[in-house]
Amino acid sequence: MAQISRGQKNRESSFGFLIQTLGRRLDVTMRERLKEVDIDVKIFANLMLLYEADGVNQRQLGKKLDFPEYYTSRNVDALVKAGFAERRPDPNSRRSFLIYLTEKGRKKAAQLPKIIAETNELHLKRLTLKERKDVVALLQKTVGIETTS
Amino acid sequence: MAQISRGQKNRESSFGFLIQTLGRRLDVTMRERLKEVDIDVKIFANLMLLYEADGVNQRQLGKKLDFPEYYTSRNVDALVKAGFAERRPDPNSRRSFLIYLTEKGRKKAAQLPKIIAETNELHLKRLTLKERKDVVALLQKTVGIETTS
DNA sequence: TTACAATGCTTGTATTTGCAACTAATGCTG
DNA sequence: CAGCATTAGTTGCAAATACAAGCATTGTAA
Repeated sequence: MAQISRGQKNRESSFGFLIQTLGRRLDVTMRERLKEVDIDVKIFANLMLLYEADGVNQRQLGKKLDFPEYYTSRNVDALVKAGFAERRPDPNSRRSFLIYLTEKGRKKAAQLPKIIAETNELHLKRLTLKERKDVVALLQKTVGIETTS
Repeated sequence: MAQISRGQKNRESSFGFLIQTLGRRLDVTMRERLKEVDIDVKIFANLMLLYEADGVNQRQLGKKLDFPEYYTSRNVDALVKAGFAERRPDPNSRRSFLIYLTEKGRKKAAQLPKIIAETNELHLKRLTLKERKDVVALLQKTVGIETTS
């Protein structure tokens, strides 16, 4: 009842439905774009995260993406197997590793920002520049990210 | 060698990252809420869709949700197995079925709008009422839904 | 009418995923 | 320092998922 439904289907005014629809579309595009540069979509998020800041342990890595631990564990396995990252012993704890990108991984990751930006723009193409800023700001607030500016 | 982080992290202003984050959160909530009324999250979307309009074939059903056909096929299997829907022969074509809700399915589906609305509100709780309308309108435009106002 | 393409749907199989149980290391309390 | 809780990460196995190949029906066009 948030919206006046003038022939409009309920699901089309549901926040959750819209988010899930966009999520699926973005996923399809990212899969295609990542295939071009030979990166598995599964490891993409962690590769990008490590590119922003590596030298963290797996728990910290997983927490940033809301991934369960078993998933991060296997994800790092895949990164290591692909030669993109390596586990180094944590000098402060023998039960954890710190994950670092290899040179190969860093080169791969360097290709990501462009792909990410283009994918975002592709899906935002129906919006004006101002609307794009607005929707991102609103989504940040929804997620709980403080925009300090 | 950790990267220098200047202010806001890149991923936090990425449309795609925000959408995927919200998608995962919404999924977690919906799973919990649907468990309360004994509905598998897998069949939820189709159940709701059939509640809005049943008597459509599987291809039409899947198209509305961007689901691949094999998935719709197994999804309808699950709906039928749960006693929520039935396949009736299409009078116009012997190769397709029309899917209809059963009385049991219709009763189950009647519980969905409340759960959906509450889940949406839960995740939108950081926004003002105006902001909620704005974000939904912007997402509709992003998806390509014409808002006939 | 025959042949070939497209539609609608299903299913075998390989891979991915999720849960829970596990090891190992560390922290905490008395 | 003994005992127990917590942290960090891994793995076996069952279930879910995705791809491709399949079948039957319908459309089209020579």
